[in-house]
Amino acid sequence: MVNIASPEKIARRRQDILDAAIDIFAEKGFHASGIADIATRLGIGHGTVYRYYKNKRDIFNEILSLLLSEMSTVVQQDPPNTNSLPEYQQQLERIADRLIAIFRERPQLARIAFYESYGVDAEISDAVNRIQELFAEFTAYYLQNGISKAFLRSEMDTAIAARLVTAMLMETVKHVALNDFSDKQIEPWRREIIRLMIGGLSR
Amino acid sequence: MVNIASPEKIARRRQDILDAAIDIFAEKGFHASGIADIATRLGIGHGTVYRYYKNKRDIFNEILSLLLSEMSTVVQQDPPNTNSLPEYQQQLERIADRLIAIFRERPQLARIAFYESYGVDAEISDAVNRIQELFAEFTAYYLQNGISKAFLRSEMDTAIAARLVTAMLMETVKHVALNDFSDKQIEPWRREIIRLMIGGLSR
Amino acid sequence: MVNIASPEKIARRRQDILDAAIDIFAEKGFHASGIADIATRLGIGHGTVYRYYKNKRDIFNEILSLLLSEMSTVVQQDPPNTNSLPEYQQQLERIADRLIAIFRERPQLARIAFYESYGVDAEISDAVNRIQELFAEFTAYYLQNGISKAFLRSEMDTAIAARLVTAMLMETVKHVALNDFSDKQIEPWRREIIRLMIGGLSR
Amino acid sequence: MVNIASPEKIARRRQDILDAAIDIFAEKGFHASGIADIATRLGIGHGTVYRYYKNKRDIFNEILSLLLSEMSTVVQQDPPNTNSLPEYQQQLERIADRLIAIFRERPQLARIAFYESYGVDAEISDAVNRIQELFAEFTAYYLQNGISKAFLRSEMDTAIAARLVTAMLMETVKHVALNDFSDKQIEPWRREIIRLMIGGLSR
DNA sequence: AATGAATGAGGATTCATTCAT
DNA sequence: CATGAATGAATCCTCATTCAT
Repeated sequence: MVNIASPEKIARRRQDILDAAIDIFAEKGFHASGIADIATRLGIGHGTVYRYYKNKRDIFNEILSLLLSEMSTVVQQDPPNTNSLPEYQQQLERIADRLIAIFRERPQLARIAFYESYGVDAEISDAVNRIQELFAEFTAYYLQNGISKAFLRSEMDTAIAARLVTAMLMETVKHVALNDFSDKQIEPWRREIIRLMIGGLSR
Repeated sequence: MVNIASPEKIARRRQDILDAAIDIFAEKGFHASGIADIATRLGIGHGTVYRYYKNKRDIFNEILSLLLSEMSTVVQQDPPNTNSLPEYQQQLERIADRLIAIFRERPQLARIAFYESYGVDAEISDAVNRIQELFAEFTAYYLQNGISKAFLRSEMDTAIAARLVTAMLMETVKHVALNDFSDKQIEPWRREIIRLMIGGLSR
Repeated sequence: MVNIASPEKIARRRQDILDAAIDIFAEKGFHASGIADIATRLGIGHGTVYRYYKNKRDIFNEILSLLLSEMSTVVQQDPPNTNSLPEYQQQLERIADRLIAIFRERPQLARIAFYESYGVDAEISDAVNRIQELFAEFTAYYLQNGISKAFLRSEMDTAIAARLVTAMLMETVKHVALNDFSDKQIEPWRREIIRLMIGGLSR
Repeated sequence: MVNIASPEKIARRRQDILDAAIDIFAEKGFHASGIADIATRLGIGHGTVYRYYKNKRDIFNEILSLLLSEMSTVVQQDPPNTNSLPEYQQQLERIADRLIAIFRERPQLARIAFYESYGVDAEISDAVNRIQELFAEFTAYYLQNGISKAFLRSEMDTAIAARLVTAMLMETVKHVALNDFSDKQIEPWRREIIRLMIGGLSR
């Protein structure tokens, strides 16, 4: 009559711990957050945390995986096959909106992604960069598609342009999520980033 | 009746310590860097460091001040009074070049600014943000000037556009500095950011 | 679902640490004693000490509390209601004996009370003084009782006399405890302090 | 043309340092006082202190020597040769007054003697005890004289009684000096200690 | 499985002392 | 002689991790 926890139960516990950890890490940062803080928030013993995660780093890595997967979904849902500038513009808006949605739902993820991940560890910084690079990579595909469909500038260095565009997108997400913007407050950012991406600053 | 170290000597020591600290912090991050690491790199006793800086945070703050002042200089040297798009474009290039120059000279500063500063402390994150905001603020003035001189889009939200532009600029600086790019490697970034800013992605 | 150490066990550990700390502090004084010394004496890790006491000061404070409570008991058990000089004399002997008993049982407490507490901290010096003052206060009550019952001098300044008497008592306790006196060695002190208190030095 | 400081000048410097040290030690205690505090108070370099005293302990030892010598003088000036109880009483008053005078002139010495000396070091505690013992020793002579002249109790254990009397005297000095008593405030203490010593507490 | 008791590596900081100038 | 720059021993305390119950 040994009692083995069902896989579902284990998964639920892991999730609870992850959720608590996201809150705690977002509040205090990786270094200042203790395993005990996470356990206390859940009302469990801190030793228990180690039954579900190898160590503190492991929890953080899982958070980053979550981030990576959520952000991947955003781009992967929207293949680079638009046929005109207006279509591409709509696609851009969709992607921005979905990305914003992720972080608005859990602003703590924004704090972690944009602040608390850095300075932990070279490996973790790399992981965060990889997320951005994934985004940039996809963006490059969109740009290449636009060029091949002739609605984007042909002499563009898509790799570089993709990074720049991604940087703007991330800046937008960061602002909107960290300042807990309402839809109305988001609107001008949404409009401005699209305009800038499409037509630049000039008249 | 001797022995009061000359102000120059004191300043030099402080500078040496700061330089070593920049290297160490860039390599290992704030938390993983010990005062002893800094002292050892200089071949001095770690107690000596405390004669020049109150504590570890104090050293880090000084690095941030340095960063802030260097970056301030970049924008403050170039007042927002260009009269045409080509002129503004040249100004943009100048600013980008000067900014890049700062970080190419000391790529460690880039690591500190873009990675290691975050996650230390709320106060320090704020300081870094303030640097970016300073930049965005100035950028907004450039944009307003361009609008008033009628060579930039009039319906632009300059505050937002400024932040987006700053984000691109920082992304560029980050890449160029952290990957230790040669002039030749920098060129396409330089070209692309200007194009994107001026005319966007579209044809 | 186990592992919450029973309150008894916790209390025992606290007590063990306190006992070891009393030994160590008595031997080397507060400043020269390290938490590591205490832990080592118990054969436990020094981190463990911090599970039971907030810090070194906290341990010391607890020792002082112990001292205060033990010494309080001595006087509080013996209300100031004797009716004649012989009765009072007997009471004095009882009190002296009980006080001596405390410190003979743990001569280290004498070292702490009479030596090692001073010079730690203004707060701690005050705490030690308060113990003596408590004693003097009670002594004043005894004296007032003696005056009202007309077996002690009526023109006495009881507050001052109480302090002087307390000083003699403490001197006795100090000697007896610190020199680890046998009953036989104590006897002349016992006799002399009583005589002096009752009839002074003169014939 | 070597310049050797005159012995007088050296002595004066030593004295200045000693005076400053007395102030500082009395204020903050031995451990909390830094050599730098002493030097700063004198407006000299802290390295200079080491030209006059071997180390911090050495300065403290000198303070204790000073104390010892001042207190020795008090008793040594007044030989144990009184012939009657009233004469002895007057002698007691003289001694108490002289002792009080020392500490009223420099209340810092009282703080050092009664508080800050303990807990520094076993050796220093011993030195302080030796001062008290010197006093007790002399007191024993007074008592023996009184017994031989038949104005004091013959069955007295003079060594013990001397210690008890000394304890009262020190308690008085401590109170009077540390509370910066005026002559008028001292009077009742003076009166009470004499009464207690002569005739005890009883009617 | 869950727990929390125990552990000790790790690091910042202070300050007495030395000694080159 | 005077100085203060340099030094590093010394010690407190935190907290991630392990593991007996």
